[in-house]
Amino acid sequence: MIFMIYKGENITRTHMCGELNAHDADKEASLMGWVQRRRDLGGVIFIDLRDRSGITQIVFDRKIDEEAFKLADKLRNEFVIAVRGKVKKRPLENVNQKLSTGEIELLVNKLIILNKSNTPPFSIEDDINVDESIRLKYRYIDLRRTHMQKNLIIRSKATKAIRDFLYDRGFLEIETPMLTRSTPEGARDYLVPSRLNPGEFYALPQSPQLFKQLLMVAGMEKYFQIARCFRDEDLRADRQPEFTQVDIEMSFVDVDEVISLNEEMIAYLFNNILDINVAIPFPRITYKKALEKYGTDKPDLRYGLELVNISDLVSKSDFKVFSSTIKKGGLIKGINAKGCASFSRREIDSLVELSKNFGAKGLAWISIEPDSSIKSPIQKFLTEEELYNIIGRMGGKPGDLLLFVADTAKITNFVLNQLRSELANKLNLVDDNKYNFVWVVEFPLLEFDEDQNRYVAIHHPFTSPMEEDIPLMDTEPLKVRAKAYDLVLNGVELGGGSIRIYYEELQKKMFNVLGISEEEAKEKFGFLLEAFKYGTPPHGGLAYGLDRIVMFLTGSENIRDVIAFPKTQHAACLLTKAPSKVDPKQLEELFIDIRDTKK
RNA sequence: GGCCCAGUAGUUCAGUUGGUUAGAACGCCGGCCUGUCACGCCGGAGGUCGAGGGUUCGAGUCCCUUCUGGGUCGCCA
Repeated sequence: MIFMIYKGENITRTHMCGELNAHDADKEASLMGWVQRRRDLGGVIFIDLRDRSGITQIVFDRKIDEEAFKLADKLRNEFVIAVRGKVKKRPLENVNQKLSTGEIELLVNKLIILNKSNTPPFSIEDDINVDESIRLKYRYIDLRRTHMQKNLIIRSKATKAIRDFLYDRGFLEIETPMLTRSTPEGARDYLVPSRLNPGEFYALPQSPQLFKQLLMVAGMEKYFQIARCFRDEDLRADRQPEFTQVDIEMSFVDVDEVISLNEEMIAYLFNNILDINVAIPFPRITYKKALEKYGTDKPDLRYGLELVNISDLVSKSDFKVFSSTIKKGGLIKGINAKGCASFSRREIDSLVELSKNFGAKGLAWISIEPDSSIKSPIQKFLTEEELYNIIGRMGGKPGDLLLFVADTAKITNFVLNQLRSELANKLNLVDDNKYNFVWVVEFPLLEFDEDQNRYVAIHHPFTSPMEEDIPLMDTEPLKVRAKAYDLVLNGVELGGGSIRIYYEELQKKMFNVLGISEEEAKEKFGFLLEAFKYGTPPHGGLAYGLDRIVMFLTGSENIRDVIAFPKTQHAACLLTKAPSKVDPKQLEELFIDIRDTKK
């Protein structure tokens, strides 16, 4: 096959393949792109030519141009070509309604094959059903699909909208190092050995946290960055080892200023991309309330099914499962599954099974039949009064199914949260067109880690406690609330942040509570404590998971669909085959020996 | 690290109680065809059944181990 050298040929692209329409009829036009499909009728050859913008049908006819027609016989899927010809309005009966360019076609009088192509391993169509590992191996082909192109276009538009908004509000986009130091606390770091400093390592940033605080010390006042972050933890449908944060930090602000700026930004973004009006301000719920009503700090507010605490009603019950749970300091809470008394035994059993899978010992249920009679395996353990009170508290009406978990607060909340979301799906209560934002505020500052036998920061060690709770740090650390806030959308955490500690004494106190010794604090964070001595403004900010935001904007179920070159669950890139072994010489330069990798 | 799902032609799948030469559709290759747009018609090629081991006269099918991809719990300040 003869391939033309493009240079020296005289086709210049005049239009994109999605552009031409009836108004361009009889014009001379030149297109470039990929062969989407070929329909060879013998005397005439139709090609669907595709570029990023769309598809145009081009026609090769012996009577129009013999040479182009002969060459067109060689065309196959995904060949890259340049064509020139005349735009022809199609007769009415030949109009293709499915194409934006369906009213016209291009009668080709000049064809240049710019490149041939192997037959692709799967076809470039939107509704494909191909194993994802094949898509990832040939990601450059997968990304030719309109669906994937649309996702990346939306991602690009979203970052532009965010930049536009923040530039407009006086923010500076500042880059921070990718090679930085490993810090204790938080996720596992990705480490990078240093050739010039044998035996020492950089860490890739988990987030630009410390640098953005130092930029506040530096007087930058308003900073943002679209920052790549790295965490060496296990992957999920919405988690990748490298991901992108929209990182924001401001000086001289408190919680309300950060929240209101971000509400405006999110409203601007969703309006800009999805053309929907997002009502601001967003509702706020305290962490405590969120756990009470939903059992989670990221509640989905699109539906009800709220959790109800009945602990006080059954603390003295003869039903030991309930009363002993209370004695041990646990919780008994329930959900009223409205209208679900009609569930079959099998359906109820599957809810019980689900609860057990998530750690509950069981799931108690009370079914209020349409005739107001009660069906329940625990009825015989409860007094009439207890039953009456429980049903009353739960708002139980004929036809309702009441579900209860009795366990530690942690398990009770966790299981009922899972149950709530399962029920919502089962009952079709989840509306994909709703965007229910909520700020979760007043997170606890600390939690106790049983494994390490010490307090750890829930957010991070630089989060400021609420002023009125500072005295509690010495007496009841678990009761200290933080100036921390998360933005939650439909049960997904989009981002979170806090007002930071900005003076040395408080930061030292925080390290102290965390059991980080003065020497260790000095060794790991000495530079920050030092910086705090030089006039640090009060400051705070927030960071979003950009990938998750884009998942919402594109309606993606999977984070890999909004990342051009994502990694598999084993953190591998099937395209480049990273990670890989390296040349022993490289290891030698880095003073690294590989031990036996079999455990 | 635990639990669950999947792996058969380039792709998506079927494959009976373990039994002849492992099938289909799409794609691919060749031929015919001047109005197709999922073009049509005729013909053809294409398989280490993820890998290794075991049971058996005989394994795509049963058992064990392992690899890969996915979901999830732990983990992710």
